[in-house]
Amino acid sequence: MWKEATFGNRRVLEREWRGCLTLLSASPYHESSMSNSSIPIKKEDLSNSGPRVRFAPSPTGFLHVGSARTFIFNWLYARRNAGTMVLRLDDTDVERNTDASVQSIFEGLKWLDLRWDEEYKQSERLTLHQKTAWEIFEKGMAYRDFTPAHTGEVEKSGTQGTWLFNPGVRELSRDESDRRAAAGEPFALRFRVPRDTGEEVRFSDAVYGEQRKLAEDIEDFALLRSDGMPTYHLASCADDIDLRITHVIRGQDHLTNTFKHVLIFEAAGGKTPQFAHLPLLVAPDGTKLSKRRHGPIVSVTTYRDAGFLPEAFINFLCLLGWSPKNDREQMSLEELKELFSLEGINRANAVINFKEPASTPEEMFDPKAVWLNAEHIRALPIEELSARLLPVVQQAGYPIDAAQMLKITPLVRERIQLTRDVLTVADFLLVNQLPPYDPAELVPQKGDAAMAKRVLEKARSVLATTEFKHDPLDQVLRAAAQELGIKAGQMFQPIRVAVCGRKNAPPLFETLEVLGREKTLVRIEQAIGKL
RNA sequence: GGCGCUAUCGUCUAGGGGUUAGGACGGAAGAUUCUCAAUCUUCAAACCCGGGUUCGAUUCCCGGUAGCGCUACCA
Repeated sequence: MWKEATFGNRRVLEREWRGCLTLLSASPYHESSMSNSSIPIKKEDLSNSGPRVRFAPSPTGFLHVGSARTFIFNWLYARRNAGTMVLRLDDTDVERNTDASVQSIFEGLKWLDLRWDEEYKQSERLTLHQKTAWEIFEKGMAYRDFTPAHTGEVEKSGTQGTWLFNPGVRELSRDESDRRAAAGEPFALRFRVPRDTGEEVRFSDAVYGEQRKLAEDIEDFALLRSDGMPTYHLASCADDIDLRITHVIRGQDHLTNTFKHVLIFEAAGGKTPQFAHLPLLVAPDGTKLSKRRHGPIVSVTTYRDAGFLPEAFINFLCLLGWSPKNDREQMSLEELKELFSLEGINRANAVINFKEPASTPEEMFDPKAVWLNAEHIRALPIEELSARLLPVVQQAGYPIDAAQMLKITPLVRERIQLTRDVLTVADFLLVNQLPPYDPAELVPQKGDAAMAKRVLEKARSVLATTEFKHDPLDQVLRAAAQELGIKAGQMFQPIRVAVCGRKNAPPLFETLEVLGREKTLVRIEQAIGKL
């Protein structure tokens, strides 16, 4: 049933009898570093009788946060219901699709680390689409439109604005239509939408409920372009039928398109899937997210690079337009998988509350996303968090090993919101030489430079012999404060600044323990020199 | 313009014919350990407008308004 074929430089498998079910071999699913690198090429699993859902991005840019959410909801639905997740690249728009975009989408999905079960590329299934279109034509439910392609935008600038069909062209006789086609005259194939019959197109949406629309309000949309390429509507439906998609979960911007799709499903004799439309993600100004207007904040990789944990990002996206209805906010992937249901999906658009003119990188994100990320960071076991922080620190150029990272991690865990924050919170533990700081910082509350100097000199002498562990350090330094006749805080602050280069830092004893005697004494010495 | 969808604190949301309209983020104030963070407590903050149905509507219905979407040989 399966044979190898070659499309471009990609090795693919195709179904012999139709040549339309094409599976790719190059995707993050396979590249995944997870386990064995030679995962067999995926095939349609006919033994799984659960729901089949698909994520169908069109590769015209990077992976958008809205698309990511759609992917996540589909994935959650499939996993929740023991179904199958299909990834389909809807790349029928040759003009706008780029390979870089395909890579970029894979890059985003790879970070999310949610796997799909089957993968298809629409441009390799053109024969199926065309076959479907011509079947509809043969049934008399589509017609050739020989009108030259027009620039649609101009057309609708007129005040009546309503284009439904070009009068006359629908009524062209089959004979004449065939003759002109045979003569090589270019044409688009259009769906013959029922007119003047009072017919209603209806479907039931899992989120928006019963939907109905007068057929005569639907325009005669194109199925095939004059170059023979299928349009999105046709390709999407033909593929959904062929791939036996049972649930179409997608953005609400397709809600009105669905009436056309129902028409195609019925004309093609396919089973109409269950639809569930998702409320759109919009910018704080209420407009649709766009890269041009809103910048990198709409790209998934921006979140990755800023230090979001994928599970926190997923958690955040899930909360936009969906609710478990039990006041839960922070949820693990497992919990999401258990709690997710289409009933919990909201109907109103959700604002993703980022700062329009991105001030500091940290402030540009939706505060809730940042908070959730911090929650997920704190929920991680130390070893796990340490393992995630290590590459961040290493990529920043610090020659640190896993053992050192594990010691530093407890000090930063409650002080970072994004993983990248480790670089600013633990900076003094990563460098040999502290960056310059203001000596005035060394002066304790209600004290003066002389007191700072006495504190540091005292510290220098006691720390030379004390064991560098939390409890002994605690004891010795408190005793020292008493000897000097000052408060513990007045004792700790100059040391903290001497060692960390700033006033706000992790607790002192733990810090000294991690830093070690040698560096501590050097830094105290340097601080004394500044006074 | 036509068609469709939506409307609860600043934001994400719960709720639903009678509630002090709940939670979370963010904001403010306070408690707390050596600073910071974390944690805890408290406070401010919402049912778009107008009709109708009803003993009673934020909730149900209609209208308005606003926002969004579709209206391409884009997806």
